[in-house]
Amino acid sequence: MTGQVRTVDGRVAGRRGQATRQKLLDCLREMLDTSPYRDVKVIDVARMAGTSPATFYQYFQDVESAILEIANDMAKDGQRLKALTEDQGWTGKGGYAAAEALVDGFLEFWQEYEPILRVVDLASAEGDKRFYKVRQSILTAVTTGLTEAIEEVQAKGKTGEEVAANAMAGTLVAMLAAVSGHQKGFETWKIKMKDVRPALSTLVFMGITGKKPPR
Amino acid sequence: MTGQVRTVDGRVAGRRGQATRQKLLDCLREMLDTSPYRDVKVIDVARMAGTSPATFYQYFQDVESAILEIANDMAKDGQRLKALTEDQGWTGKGGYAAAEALVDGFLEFWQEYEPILRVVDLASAEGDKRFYKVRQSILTAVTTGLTEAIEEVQAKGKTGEEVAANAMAGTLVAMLAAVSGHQKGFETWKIKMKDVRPALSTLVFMGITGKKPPR
DNA sequence: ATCCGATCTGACTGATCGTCAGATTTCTGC
DNA sequence: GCAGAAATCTGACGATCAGTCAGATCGGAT
Repeated sequence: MTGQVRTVDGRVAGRRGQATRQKLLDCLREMLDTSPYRDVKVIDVARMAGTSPATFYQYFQDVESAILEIANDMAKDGQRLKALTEDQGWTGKGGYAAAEALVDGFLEFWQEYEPILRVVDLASAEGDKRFYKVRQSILTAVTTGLTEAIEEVQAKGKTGEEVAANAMAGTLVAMLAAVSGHQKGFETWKIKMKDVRPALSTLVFMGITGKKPPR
Repeated sequence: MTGQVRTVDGRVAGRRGQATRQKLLDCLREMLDTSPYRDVKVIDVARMAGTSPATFYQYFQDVESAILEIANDMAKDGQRLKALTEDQGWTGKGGYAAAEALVDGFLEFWQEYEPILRVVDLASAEGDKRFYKVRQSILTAVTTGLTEAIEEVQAKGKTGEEVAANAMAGTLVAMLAAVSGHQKGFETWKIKMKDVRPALSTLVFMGITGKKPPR
């Protein structure tokens, strides 16, 4: 399904072509690490890769298509976050540990892919369906996992009327994504990430179980 | 202090100039409502305002400076969110009602200024200090208000070791901002905003008080 | 009606986008 | 190893937009 690498006009790329294409992707990624998204020019990426803009357009429709490619790889890697919601007890001390693991997973993942996620966030916020889909593929997995966890806890507790499980799960995931994406912002504030981690873990635990975490 | 409106080269703008300037700002804002930020061209804004690009540059350094102007107005309006954190009981039913009011305040504010906030988010995420400052001026007020509320609750409860108040407040504010900014995203999911509101309120309440909200 | 400062704009330079035809490199069969 | 074919690359081009500047136009004061 992933199939062959193709040029814009549909030809299957050979050995040399694939190498060039990959080099362009690498340079684009490096560029995104250092410059604001809107300042990334095809001409600069091409220059950095030691080739010409025309070559770039041979392999990518436009800059966004290229970023999308990088984002898709990221999304594939992101599926591991889903595992952090599954087969967990979610009650008692073990539950809190699971919450911490989920929080750490998010923080690390966002730190690793920060520049890409920034573009994905923006583009999907502005209505680009391709990027929206990437974002969803990462977050949906976690959200559904958490939804199931919450439903399970609610079924056992049967406290009567509860918050909708999927809304709570979606909210927690949005929170995790937001805080993870603003780690630098927190530090620029007088807030230490060392303190934010337990705050997040506590909220995740309370959101799922409705109880204060054990200490 | 707000002083007179000035042109880029320092002249004080007269009646006609101010009108033109305002028209440009209005058109820019309308443009941001409908097009992605990166697609907004000075030439289009000028055309929509029935003037020429050169005129635009008479009043604004660049597009971002103009957006910053709009963003500053928004930030001024945003100070009302701070009031929602002050002089609240934050315990019992009254506390939950206060949490609901805060949540609603955020949701409405973000809905009203969605396109501007989107740009502010992006620009500050990419390191533009001017926009970062605007973002902070809105969020800091709420965060400090919440921090005080949490410290107050913690002082009364004196349960020993607690989560750092400012970290918890910052996290809650980030959560509110994130969810408010993704209202459309939630709806595109199968999650109803009607369900998200209580989820948010519950998390805010629990984050502040450490207890499950009363029903 | 005339003048003067405030305001606007046509025209220009320079940068980038995105395309295409043709040059260059690599591969293939012999 | 070589001719021919296929793959790949690129110079050059037309189009668009940013940003600047000198000069045209406007509108109120006298």
